Amino acid sequence: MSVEPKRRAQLVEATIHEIGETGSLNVTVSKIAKRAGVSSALAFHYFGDKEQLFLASMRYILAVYGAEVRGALRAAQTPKDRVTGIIRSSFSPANFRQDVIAAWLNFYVLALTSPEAGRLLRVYHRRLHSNLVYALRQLVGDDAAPDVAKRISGLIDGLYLHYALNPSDSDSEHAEARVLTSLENEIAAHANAH
Amino acid sequence: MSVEPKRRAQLVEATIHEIGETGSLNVTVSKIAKRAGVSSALAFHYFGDKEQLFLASMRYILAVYGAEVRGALRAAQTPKDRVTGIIRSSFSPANFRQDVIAAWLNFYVLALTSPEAGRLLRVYHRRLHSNLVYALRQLVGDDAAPDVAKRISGLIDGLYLHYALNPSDSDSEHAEARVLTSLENEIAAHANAH
DNA sequence: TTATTTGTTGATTGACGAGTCAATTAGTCA
DNA sequence: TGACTAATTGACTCGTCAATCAACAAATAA
Repeated sequence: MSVEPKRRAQLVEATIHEIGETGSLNVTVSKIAKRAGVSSALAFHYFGDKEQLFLASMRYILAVYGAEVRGALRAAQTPKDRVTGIIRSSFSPANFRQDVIAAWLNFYVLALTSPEAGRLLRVYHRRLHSNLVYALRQLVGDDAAPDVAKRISGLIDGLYLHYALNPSDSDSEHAEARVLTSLENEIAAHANAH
Repeated sequence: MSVEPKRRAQLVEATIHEIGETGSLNVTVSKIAKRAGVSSALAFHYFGDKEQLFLASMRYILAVYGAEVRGALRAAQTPKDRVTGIIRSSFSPANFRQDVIAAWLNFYVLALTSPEAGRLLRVYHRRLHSNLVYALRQLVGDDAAPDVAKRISGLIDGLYLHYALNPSDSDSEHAEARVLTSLENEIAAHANAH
C-alpha cells in the first residue's frame, strides 16, 4: 500500500501539535516537517502550499469532532440525551485539549483571511446548529429551538475561548456543567411559559 | 505641547485598522506606519518593537470598552440596569465592529504567546466578571451570581466569535437580545428556586 | 546668533521562511 | 537482472520584514 495517507496524517498531526505549541499560525513548514520526521519539501509535495496544509488540519479536527458527535447521537435514547451528547462531545478529551483549542482559535483567525477556512467553519457551525435544533425541538418547542441553539452554541464557543486564555481556572467538566446548567434554564423557561 | 501622544494615538489606531483589514497579526510595521502617515522608523522610535505596539493597541481597545462600561454603570439605577448596561456596552457600536472584533480575536491569539497580552486579557476578564457578579447578586443571589456571571460573559464572547466568522447573520441588536434573554432565564431560574 | 533638544526619515542589514528543483534512494514488476 | 515509478531530500532562490543607525530638519533655549 502506498505511504501517502500515512505521511499526510503525520504532517497534519504535526501541524496541530506545532500550532498548539507555538500558539499561532506562525509556524514554519520546516518545523512541522521536522516534527513529522520528514523533509519540508515532502510537505510541499503532498499539500502544495502551507495554506492547504492548514486546511487539511482543520478538516481533520472537524472530522474528529463530527465523529464524536455522531457517536453520541447514535447512543442517545431521549431528546435530552441528544443535546447533552452534543454538549459532552464538545468537551470530550479529544476536543478539549490545549493544542486542539489553540488550533481552533487560530483557525478562526485564519477564517478571516482564507475563504476556504471560513467555509469550513461555517459548515461546521451549520451542522452543529441543525443538530441542536433538531434535538431541542421536543424540549423547548419548535419556535424557541433555533434561538436556544444559538445561545447554547454561543456559550460553548465562549467557554472554549475562556479556556484558551486561562486553562487553569476551568477544566472540561466545569465548562460542560456550565452549558448543561444553561440547558436546564432553557428547558425550565420553556416549561414555565406554558 | 509635544506631538508624541498624537503620534502614538495615530499609530495605535492605524494598527487596529490594519489588523482589522488584514484579519491577522501578519501586518508589517511599515504598512501600519504608512497608514498613520509616518515612517516605520518612527513607530520603532516610539514603541520599541512591534509587540509593544500591539500591546498598546490592546490597551487602547480595553480602555475604550472599560470607559463604556463605567459610563453605563454610572447611569444605571437598578441592579438590572447594571447588568443590561454591561451587556449593552459589549455590543455598542464602538466595540462591536468588524475591525475591532478582528483585533480582539487576534489579541486572544497573541495572548497564547505573549505573557503580557495574556495578563491584559485576564485583567479585563476579572474586571468584567466582578462587575457582573456585583450587579447580579441582588438578581440571582450571592451563591449563584459567580456562576451566572461566567455563563453570561461566556455567551458574550461566544457571540463575538460567531460574529467574527459570520458578520452577516447576526447584528449587534440580535446578539445583545440573545444575551438579555439568557439573563432573563437566569433570573427566572433563581426566582423559581424559591 | 549658536547650541541643544525633539522629531523624523531613508538607507541598510541580517535573519528567516516559502516554495522550487535537480538529484538520489527505495520499491516494484517483468 | 534491468527498467521504471514512487518517495524523498539538500541546496538554492527570492522575497520579506523587524530592527538599527546615521543623518537631517525644526523648534527651543541660552
